[in-house]
Amino acid sequence: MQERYEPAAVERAAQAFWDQNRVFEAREDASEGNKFYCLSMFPYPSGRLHMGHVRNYTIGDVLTRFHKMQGKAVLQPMGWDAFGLPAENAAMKNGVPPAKWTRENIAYMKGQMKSLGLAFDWSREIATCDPSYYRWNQWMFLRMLEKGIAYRRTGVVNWDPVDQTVLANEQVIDGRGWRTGALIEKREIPMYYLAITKYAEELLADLDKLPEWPERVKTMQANWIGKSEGCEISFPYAPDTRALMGADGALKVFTTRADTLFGVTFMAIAAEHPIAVAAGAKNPALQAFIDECRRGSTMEADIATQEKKGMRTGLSVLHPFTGQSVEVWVANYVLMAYGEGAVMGVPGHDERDYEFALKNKLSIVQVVKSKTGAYENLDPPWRDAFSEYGLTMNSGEFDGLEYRAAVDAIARALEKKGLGRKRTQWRLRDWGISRQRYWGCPVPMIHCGKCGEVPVPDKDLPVVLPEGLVPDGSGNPLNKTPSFYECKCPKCGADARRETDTMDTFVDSSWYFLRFACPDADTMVDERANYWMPVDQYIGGIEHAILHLLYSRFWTKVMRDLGLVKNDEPFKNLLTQGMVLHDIYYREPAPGRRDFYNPADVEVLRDEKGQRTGAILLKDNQPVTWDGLGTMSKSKNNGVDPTDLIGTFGADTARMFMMFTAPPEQTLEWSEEGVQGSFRFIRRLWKAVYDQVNAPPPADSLTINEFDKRQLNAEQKALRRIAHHTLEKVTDDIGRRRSFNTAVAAVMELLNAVGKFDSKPLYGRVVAHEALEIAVMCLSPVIPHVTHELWHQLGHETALIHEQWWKPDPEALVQDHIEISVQVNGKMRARVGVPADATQEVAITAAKADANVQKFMEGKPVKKAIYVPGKLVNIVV
RNA sequence: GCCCCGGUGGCGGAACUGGUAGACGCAACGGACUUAAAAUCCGUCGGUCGCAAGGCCAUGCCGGUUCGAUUCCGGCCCGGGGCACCA
Repeated sequence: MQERYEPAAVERAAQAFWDQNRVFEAREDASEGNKFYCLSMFPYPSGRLHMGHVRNYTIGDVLTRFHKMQGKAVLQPMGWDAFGLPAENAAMKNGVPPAKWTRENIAYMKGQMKSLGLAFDWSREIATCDPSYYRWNQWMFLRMLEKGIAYRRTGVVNWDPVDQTVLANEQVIDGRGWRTGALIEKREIPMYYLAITKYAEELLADLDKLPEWPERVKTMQANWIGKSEGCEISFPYAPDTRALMGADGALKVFTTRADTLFGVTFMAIAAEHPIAVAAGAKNPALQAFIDECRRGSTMEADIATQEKKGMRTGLSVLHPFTGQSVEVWVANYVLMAYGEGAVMGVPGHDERDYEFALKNKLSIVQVVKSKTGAYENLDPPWRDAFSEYGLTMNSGEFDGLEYRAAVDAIARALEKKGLGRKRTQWRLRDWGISRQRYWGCPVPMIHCGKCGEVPVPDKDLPVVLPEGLVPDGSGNPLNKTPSFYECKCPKCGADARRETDTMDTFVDSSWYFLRFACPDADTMVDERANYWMPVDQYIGGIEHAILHLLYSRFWTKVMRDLGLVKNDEPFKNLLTQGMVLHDIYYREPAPGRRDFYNPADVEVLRDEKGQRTGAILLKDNQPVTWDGLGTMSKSKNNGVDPTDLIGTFGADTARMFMMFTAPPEQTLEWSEEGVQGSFRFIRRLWKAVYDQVNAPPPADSLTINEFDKRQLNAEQKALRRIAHHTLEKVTDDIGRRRSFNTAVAAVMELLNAVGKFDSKPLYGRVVAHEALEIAVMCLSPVIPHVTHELWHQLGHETALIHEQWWKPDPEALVQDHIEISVQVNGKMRARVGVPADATQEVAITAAKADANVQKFMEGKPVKKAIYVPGKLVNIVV
C-alpha cells in the first residue's frame, strides 16, 4: 500500500471496477417492497455540469449506494432533458444544428458524471430528443385527445417577444418570461391545451398522500391550484342591457361572499367581457377605455400596483332579490380569465370594491356587522372596508346570520329562483402546450382543408423532427420546410399541412421517470414501470416545486386512468436540495462598471479573532470589495468548475465537502478552505489505514477470528462502543434522516478516537482494525472510491459495494458504567458515575453524594427528585 | 396583504421524543518539527468574574407552561422564499 493518498489513480481503478462488473445495472430481482428507485432530476444538456448538479447527484448517489448495501434492488438512472430553447439560441449564434450541439453537450457532461463516480445505470440512459422517446409523447397526446383531455382552442396567450413563443401561466413570473425575463405580451393564437383542471380536485386532495414531501412544496402547489368555494350568482339583464345583447340573459358573477349580496352597489366587468365588447362598439369613449385596459394588461407586472380605474357602460342589471337596478362598470381590476370575468361590487366589505367606489363616487352600504361589536353601525364616509366575517344586516329576510348560515340560505334561495348555486372555482388553468419553436417534440396533428383537425394515425408515429435545421431567429424553421409540413390528410387523402408547433418541454419531463423503468419497451411503458414505481426518493431544486412536479403528478394520474400504470402519485419522497453559493468580489474601476474577481484569486484578511476585515487580490495585493454570497455564475465570476475541482482534489473530496458542509435542503456556502479540510480528512483516513496495515505484527499471534470480546480492557471496550455507536448513528442518519453532514461528523469523531487509541497490543490492534473497517464502510456512500481501495487494504476480498451493510454488535454497545448529569433546581451542577443498570434510588443517592451538589442543596429539604434513566438526575429543593 | 421557512460562537453547522447548548469542520491564536516555508502533529478557542475549585450571563426580543425550554404555547422584531386586484 502506498503511503501517500493519490486520488486520480484510486478513482480510476474504482470506476473501472464498477464499470467492468456492471455493478449499477438495475435488475428487477428483489422481493416485494425491497426495491429502491432513486432519481435526481435529469439535467438540460447546457454544456457543462455546474455545482448545483454535482450536489444534486451526490445526494442521490449516497442514498443509492447506501440502499444497495442494504440488499435492495436499486435503480438510479440518468438521462437528458434534451429539447429546449438554449440549443436554438446556440444554433443561431454558431450556425450549428441544435441536435448536434445537444448531443455534443450530452457526451461531455456524461464524461463529467462518470468522473464523479456516480452509480448510474447507464444502460437505461434516455434523451428526450430521441424519436424512440418522444414518439410516446405523441402517442399519449393522441390518447388524451380521444379522452377529451387534449383539445385545441384559440385563446389569449402569454407571448414572449424574445423567444418568440407562447408560455404557460406557470412560466410567467412577475409578468416576465421565466427564461428570458422579457415582458410578456398578450396574443390570440390557436393552440393545444391539456385539461389539467379536470384533475384539480384530485391533485389538491392527493397532496395528503405525500407525507414525505416538504410542507412548503405542498403549500405552494395548493396555492397554485387555488380552490375557492363560493356561489355563482346571476343578475338578470335590465331592459337596456337586454336590448343591447339582443336577448334575455343575466350577468353571472362568482363570489366567495354571497353573504354580502345585499351590499351590492355596482357591477364590475373585465374589459374583454362580452357586455363590455358590445357596449364599447356603440360608445367610442368606452371603447377607448377598454383599449387602454387591454393595453395596460399586457404587462401583468403592473396590474397589481395599478390604480383602480373604471367607466360606466351605461347599462344595468337587476339585483336577484330586491330587483333594484345596478349599474354595470368596466373596471381594470377584473380579470377575464378568473371566474366569470365579472364581480359584484360590494364596497362595504371588499377593499378593492371600496377603493373603486370611493374613486368613482359610488354609494357604500353596510350589510355585515362584527360579532364582537366593533363595526356595529358604520356611517359614511367609511375609512375602510370591513372584510371580516360577521353577522348579516340590512339584508331583508337573511338578517342576523353568521357567514356560513347566510351563504347557505342565500344559495338555497337563489337556486329556487334559478339565479345561482354553490360552486367551486379554481385558480389553476388548463396547460397550453403548443410552442412555436423548432427544437421540440412535434404535435402529431394534420390540418386538412376539408376534414379540419386530423390526428396522425398511430401507425405513422413517430412524427420525426428533422434534425439538420438551423434556426435563424425569424420564427420556427419548420414553417419553411415543406418536406416536413407537406403531407396528405389521413382521412381523405387530400393535400394537407402538418402542424408545425412543438410541445412544451415540460411534457417531456412529465413521464421520463416511467420510461427509465423500461427504456427498451415497445409500448410506452410495460410491467416494469409498476415494479419500480413510485420513485422512492426524488431529488431536485425547489424551483420545480410547482411546474414540473405538478405536471408529473397530473400526467401520472392520466396514465393511471388509461390503465397504463397503477400508481396515483409518482414521487413518494421528495428532497429539494439547496443552492450552492460562493463569495462575490469586485472592483469598480469606473462609476457604474464592476469587474468581478474569482474567489480563488482572492485572499481574505482577518483580525486576531478570525473575523474578516477585508480582502485583497493575490495578483496585486490591492483590496477588492466583498459583495456577499450569490449563486455561482459567469457574470459574477464566482464559479468553480467541477472538472477542475476533481483534477485538483479528486471526486471524493468534492463529494465529501458537499455532504459535510450543510444539510441537503439548505444553501451550501462554497469555501476553498472547506474543500481543503475535506481533502485533509480523507488523507488522514488513508494514513490511519496505512499505519494500521503496516504496523509491525504484535508478539502474540492470535488472529482476528479468535479474538475474545471479554478480554478487552476498558479503553478497548470504549473504542469498540464508539465504533458500533457510529455505525448505528450513520445507518440512521443516512437511511432515515437523510442527514449526511452529521453522519460524516460522526465518522470524523470515530477517527479522532482511533487516533488517540493505543493499538499496539494485540487486542488493541484488533479493535482498531474493526473501528477502521466501520469508518470505511460508513463513509463508502459518500467517498466511494477511496473506501473501495481501503476496504481491500484492510484485508477484504469482496468489493465494498458488494458487502452487506453491517449491523452494530449489541454487545459492543452495552455499557456497565455510565455518567449522568446532576441538576439542582434545573441547573447543571455535576456529573457522577453510576452503574448502567442503576435504579432511581441508586442514581439519586449517588447524585446527592457529590460535593458541589451538596453545596447547592445547602441542607434544604428535597421536594422532589427526578431521574431520567441513563441521562440525568434533577433534585428540586 | 396572505401563506411558508428560518434567526444558536468569528464562520458553516450540531443538539432527532422537553433532559449536559455549541458535536464535527473552517478560520484564528499558542507550541513542536524545519536552515526556512509548506505540509504534519500537539494545545487553546461563546462572554464574563476568579489564583483555583467554581460562579454568573448567553440559542433575535418579551411573557407563559414545566422540576427542567434552542425545542412547546402567546405576542413582537428581523431575514429569506412563495403567492398576489383570484372576487
